[in-house]
Amino acid sequence: MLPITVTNTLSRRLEAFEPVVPGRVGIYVCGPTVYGPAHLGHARTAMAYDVIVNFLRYAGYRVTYVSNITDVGHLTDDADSGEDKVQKEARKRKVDPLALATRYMLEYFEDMAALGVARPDVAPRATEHIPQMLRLVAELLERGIAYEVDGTVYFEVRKFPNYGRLSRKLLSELVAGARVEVDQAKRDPADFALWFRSPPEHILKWESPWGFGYPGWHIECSAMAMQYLGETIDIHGGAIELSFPHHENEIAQSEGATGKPFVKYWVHSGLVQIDGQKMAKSLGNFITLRDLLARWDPEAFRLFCLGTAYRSPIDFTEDALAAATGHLERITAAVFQVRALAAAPAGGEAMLAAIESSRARLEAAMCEDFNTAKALAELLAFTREVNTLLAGGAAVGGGVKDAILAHYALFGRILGVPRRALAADPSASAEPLPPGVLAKAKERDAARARKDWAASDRLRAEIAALGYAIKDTPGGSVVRKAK
RNA sequence: GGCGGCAUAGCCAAGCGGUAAGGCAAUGGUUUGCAAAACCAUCACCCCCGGUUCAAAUCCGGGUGCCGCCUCCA
Repeated sequence: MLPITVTNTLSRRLEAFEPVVPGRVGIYVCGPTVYGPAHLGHARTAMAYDVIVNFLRYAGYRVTYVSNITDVGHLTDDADSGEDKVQKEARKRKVDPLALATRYMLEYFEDMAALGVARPDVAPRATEHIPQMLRLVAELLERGIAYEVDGTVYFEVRKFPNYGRLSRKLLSELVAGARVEVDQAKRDPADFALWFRSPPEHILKWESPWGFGYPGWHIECSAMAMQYLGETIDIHGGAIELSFPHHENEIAQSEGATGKPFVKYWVHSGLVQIDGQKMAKSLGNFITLRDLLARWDPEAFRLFCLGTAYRSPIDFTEDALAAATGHLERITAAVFQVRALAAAPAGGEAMLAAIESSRARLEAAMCEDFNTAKALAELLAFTREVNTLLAGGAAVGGGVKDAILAHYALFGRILGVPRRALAADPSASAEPLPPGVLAKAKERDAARARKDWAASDRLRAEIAALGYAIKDTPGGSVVRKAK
């Protein structure tokens, strides 16, 4: 297989992928803050890294995939005041903050499962790693690059020469553009809190050497990433909006404490837009995954995501989802037809070579910075070849049939599509038809058998009026819900 | 104001120095009782200006436009 390349945000270039320890990959991806339902953005990000991890595993790497659950709400307003989001939501609903976080965490996992996204190997919760965070803060204090003021501990940005390297920001310019009020306790306006002193009314708080408090937003990822993946991790992912300040601060804290490079490859995924507009909780225009799944097939949504490079913004529109649904139907139909094929002793052996070259193209596409759009094109091209074979009507050997299905399964294993078409029993997967529709369909079959085209067309119109579409295939008529 | 990214056919979109993947839509055809599905064919010189190069959508500089970040957010 070709070498894998990846766009590293640190260099903004395509780089050859070589993990720190040959054959092994540690990847950490920033997960959700669980104070509300999961939305399209969470899905896009999770899917992007799901596919990346799938492919790295296919390529033979032993991958440890860690993605956190943030159950400390941090702050809602500016850098140093405001209210914990989890606590705020919990108070509104009159429930315990951690219970609320647990509920949304489980819901998040359910939604991801529905989308076919595998659970990370480790999904650590911030509140279960407070001791690790405290150790990291203490280390930074010892090294003199953090300071404590009245129970709050700040990272001293000027003591970290590389600060701003990831997001290419200059310290001098950060201050000028700042839109938040500067906390007078800070030595430099760009300093950020590692640990907050807790006000009395704060529910989520822990004992620390500096009194009761709670962690700053960024420290959890540093602590948990290093706990599970070591001081230098291969890939750190997350949505691009997190590059500053979150990831910048993660680098500062981690490298400040260890003196070693924190991350080899920074990988950022693009944001989801709705009809060309930014989707954000603060704008209230976000679509939850429950909303999405009520209207669209999860595999269709996956195909929609695969059509755009993971690092580009993706625009969620009706048209795009409809097109993806069409792709899914085309692929599913081909898979079902192959599965229904009566295997002959021999035939169609030319497909074996076609499958080999298709696999090579799939691998090549994924090696190019996980180019799923190219991989998707290959999935569709392969489906075209399969359809051509099917349309020819020639005999297909059992070995060829199995090889085709195995190749589809490979796409499923890496891209996540197709999966359901391969797993489900084709006959059982059809939705049950209302008796009236079924009766008319049978009546129509009879009419067609005696070449009574007038009756046949009349019955088709009646079936259409009931909301179902009927089409005739060599194997008989097929009825299904109209779009 | 600062930083970063993007600008490819009617629409979505790949492309990472050698003369434009794929999909949707459209048009013509094969097949079909008709329709659907499927298959075949047709359909772009890449925002503008300048530069580097034998060669640029791809690199550099300058414009214009859009998006994101600089504040919690995947």
